[in-house]
Amino acid sequence: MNPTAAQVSLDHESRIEQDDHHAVRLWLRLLTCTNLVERHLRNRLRTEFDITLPRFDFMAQLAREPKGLTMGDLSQRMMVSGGNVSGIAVQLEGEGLISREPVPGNRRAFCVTLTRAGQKRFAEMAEAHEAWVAECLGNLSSAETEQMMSVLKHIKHDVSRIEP
Amino acid sequence: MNPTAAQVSLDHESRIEQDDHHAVRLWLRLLTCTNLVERHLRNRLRTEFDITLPRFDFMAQLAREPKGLTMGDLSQRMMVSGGNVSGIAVQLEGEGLISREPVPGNRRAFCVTLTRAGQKRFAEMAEAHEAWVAECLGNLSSAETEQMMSVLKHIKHDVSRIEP
DNA sequence: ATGAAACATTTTATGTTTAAAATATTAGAA
DNA sequence: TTCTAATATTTTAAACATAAAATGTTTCAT
Repeated sequence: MNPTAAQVSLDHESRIEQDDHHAVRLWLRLLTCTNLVERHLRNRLRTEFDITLPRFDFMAQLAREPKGLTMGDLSQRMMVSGGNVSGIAVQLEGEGLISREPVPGNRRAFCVTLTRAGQKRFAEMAEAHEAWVAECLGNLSSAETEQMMSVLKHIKHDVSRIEP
Repeated sequence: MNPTAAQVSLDHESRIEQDDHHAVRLWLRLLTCTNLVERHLRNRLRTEFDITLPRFDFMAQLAREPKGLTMGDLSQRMMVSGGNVSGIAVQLEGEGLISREPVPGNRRAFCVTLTRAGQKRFAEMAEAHEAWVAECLGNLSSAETEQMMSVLKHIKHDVSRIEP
């Protein structure tokens, strides 16, 4: 058996298995990498601002929408459960960083906004956060960055086609 | 002011800000994408095998090391705290999927292995898991896969250089 | 030997996250 | 109108995660 024959002899079945293995290896690396960065940011936020990542994320969503968001909007954008944002909102409201006001035409919904104190606080954190992210992902060449952006878009598209 | 001048007029400061923004955009996309895949796998494992992702991960580590691992090994490989693996181990042991036996030369450590039932159970799950991952990440071209692997390695390297 | 330091694990306290149930509101069909 | 389904949120119970303290073991310099 010559090596060339061995190469060609990969039938459809084994080629699929190979591809599956590659997909799993990529997934594990992707997961590890994301967790690594996430943990780093989480630690920094905790030690330097005494805030958790979910709370920061909550405020970040509001900072992007000065008109405010409902609890459901927040749940969807943060990609976490409703009960989760509910708990976070109670805490942030207690600290005076956000306010929840009833929506005129809809007695079910709340309109959540950053308070003035919340805006100020978030602005400080966001600047630091951006620098930390750049420490982690800013050393890539622009080609690498574009490749990542492109492939991730591809993956996102594939995954959202699956969900039932 | 002509457009070319505007292009060139990016000073060092604003170029850095630009890069930082790019890094943040990449990070958010990376996080979203990973969460999307992770959530999908988590749901599938729950609905089809009634197992959580951490428990699956625990068993996967053991499946790769038939000779067994200590609790500390598992903690390190799963990148979670010791108390965490301790809790999961109690549950899996209760379900008869793993066994913990004392190490002959070291009375501090336990050697954790999959039981026969655990091996069988994991083999079924692993096959399905691999197919699910391939659904999410298997449609990339081999060039895309290699690009991702390469850039992620770069990121991992950069991040591990930071941690104090 | 003895004591200090490092090691391996578990326990405890606290907090996060999710799914699912509960509560309440709104919109629309019969 | 009244019933039903959809919507928006909160509550609850269980699993997961961490840090820090506690327990027991090993190593090694003195």
